[in-house]
Amino acid sequence: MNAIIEQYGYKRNILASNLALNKKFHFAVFLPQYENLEYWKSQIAGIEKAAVEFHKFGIVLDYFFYDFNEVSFKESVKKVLEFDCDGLLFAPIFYEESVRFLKEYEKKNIPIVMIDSNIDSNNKHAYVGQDAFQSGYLAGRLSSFAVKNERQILIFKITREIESTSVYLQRIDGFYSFFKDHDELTNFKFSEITIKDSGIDQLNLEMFSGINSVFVPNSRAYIVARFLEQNSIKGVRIIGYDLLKENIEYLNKGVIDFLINQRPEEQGYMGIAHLYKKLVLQEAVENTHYIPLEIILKENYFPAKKTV
Amino acid sequence: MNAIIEQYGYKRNILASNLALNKKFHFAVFLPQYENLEYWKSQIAGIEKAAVEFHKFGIVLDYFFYDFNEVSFKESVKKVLEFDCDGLLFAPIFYEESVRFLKEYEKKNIPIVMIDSNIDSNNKHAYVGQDAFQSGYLAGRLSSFAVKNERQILIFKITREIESTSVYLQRIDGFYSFFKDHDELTNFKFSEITIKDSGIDQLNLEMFSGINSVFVPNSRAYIVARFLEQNSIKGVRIIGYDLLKENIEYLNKGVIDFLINQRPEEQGYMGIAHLYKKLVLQEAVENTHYIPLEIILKENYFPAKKTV
DNA sequence: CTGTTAGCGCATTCAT
DNA sequence: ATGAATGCGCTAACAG
Repeated sequence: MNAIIEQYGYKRNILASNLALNKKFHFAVFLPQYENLEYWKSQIAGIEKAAVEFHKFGIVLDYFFYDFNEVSFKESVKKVLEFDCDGLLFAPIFYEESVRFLKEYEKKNIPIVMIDSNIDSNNKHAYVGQDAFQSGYLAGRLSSFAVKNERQILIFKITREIESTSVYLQRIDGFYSFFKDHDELTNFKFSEITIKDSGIDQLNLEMFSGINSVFVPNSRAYIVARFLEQNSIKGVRIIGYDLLKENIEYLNKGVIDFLINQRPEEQGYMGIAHLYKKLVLQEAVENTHYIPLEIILKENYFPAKKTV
Repeated sequence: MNAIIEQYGYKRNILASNLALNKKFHFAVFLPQYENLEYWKSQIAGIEKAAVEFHKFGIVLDYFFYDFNEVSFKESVKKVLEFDCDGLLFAPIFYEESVRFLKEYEKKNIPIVMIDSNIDSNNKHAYVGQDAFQSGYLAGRLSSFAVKNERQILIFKITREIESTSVYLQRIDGFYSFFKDHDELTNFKFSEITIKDSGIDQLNLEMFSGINSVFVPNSRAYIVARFLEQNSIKGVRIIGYDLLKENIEYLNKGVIDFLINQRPEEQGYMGIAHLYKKLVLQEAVENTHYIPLEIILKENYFPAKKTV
């Protein structure tokens, strides 16, 4: 009987339904500790914005933060697995551990959304984030806006002590691919330098001799910019990622030319919004939400920009 | 008594409230006729997306379209003024007529949201759209990515028969301002050409002799691109607006270099979302929502991009 | 003007 | 299994 009613174009009133249900929807938010990490702070900001907006519809968030080491991650994994909830938002920083965690969590049969980087090869879970390869490809194009036709390009990798899911490698892949696809740009030469987060003092002038462009495939562009500024080296084009305060500082000074924005706030917001739509509204939701590759110059950066 | 309860941190349950109210919220949508106008079609797409999403919360839209002439506009004005509703979404194309209409409509004391262009000098109403001046300023910067250091820049205005609110003039203002603010860019020379929509056959080779860059301050960049392609003129940088199919075609061919996207879908969506938040949720809402200046290159254009 | 009550549409519980 | 009753939190109509 009920089935027949539902067939005939019946739409459940979601307000009445949730009122009658009178239940809270608990989402576990499983992220790296955000203190001192501007990027993750923005993610949280977006998540909190969603939390406030959806509170009235019964959404409650429970946070699980892990420090940037595997021990801390494993400890948090335990807690998350034990915690009873309706949905999970998850940022998989440590690849192998995250794969293992996902495998375990899947048994619970609870919707999972991944943000920032996607480790789910068979696309079982939802993903909100950027296409890392394509963003590198775009960076290649941006590097090709040359003042001279001859260009020496330096790819400068400043990596974290503890290695994590390597989005930046996909970016570099994409970067080279751009130049492979454009064989008319024959005059471009490439070199690479890798240093650790802790070894910033290793920067020296020799590294930049003859260099026209620097591509920093993560958020550390400001480190290169600061060094070049301190040594009064001008005319080097810098391309980086993420609107960290320090990056913006050098963008405004004209030292950094391009930043590709990942919209961390929007990522966080969309992650929660996905779970909300799926669980509360019970709507069909797109499984993958790619964040656009937003090119930020000095001229289109606005601090008070509203997301969503 | 009730007042005291409300004081003490009481939050009304908006679901129960709206269930009890059992009322529809009617929004009047007052726009130019969108047939054959891709930009306005996108606006409608965003509006419709919002309509579907908010339908369950009692939102109903009533459309009022006007053709691109003042007679049709005036006729629609009458209908809109007579129509009884809770909120208004309005695209003010004809400046003077729109000002008059607004003045009249204000008597109704119904929330108004303007999209696309803002004619409300004293900021009484909400606005969703771009900062036209700043977008021109950005276009200036994009023009400055020169292959050579000497540049002859052509500002190519292809205007509509009937003049409307002239967003493109503000863009040109911003464009020149960029070069005024950067006196190190002394080698840039400027010229302007204006033709009417109907006089496209007036394009000729002479117009482009010695030109390195063309700035088209509205969505007609494809007209210039098509002409240059047909005449095998290469190496001219073209900067324009809006992701029309024809613009995208030449972007992908590498004839157009940059397009500034106004995100018409997002504009439409946010316009309705504004009214929804204000009237249904009774939340405080920001009065002005600037759409980011999105720079689109071949490498970061994705057809299936999802907004909001 | 304050206090009470019916009912908005649905899910859950209890009774059939 | 199916049907009827209760209540989710609120608003509007009504009664005192």
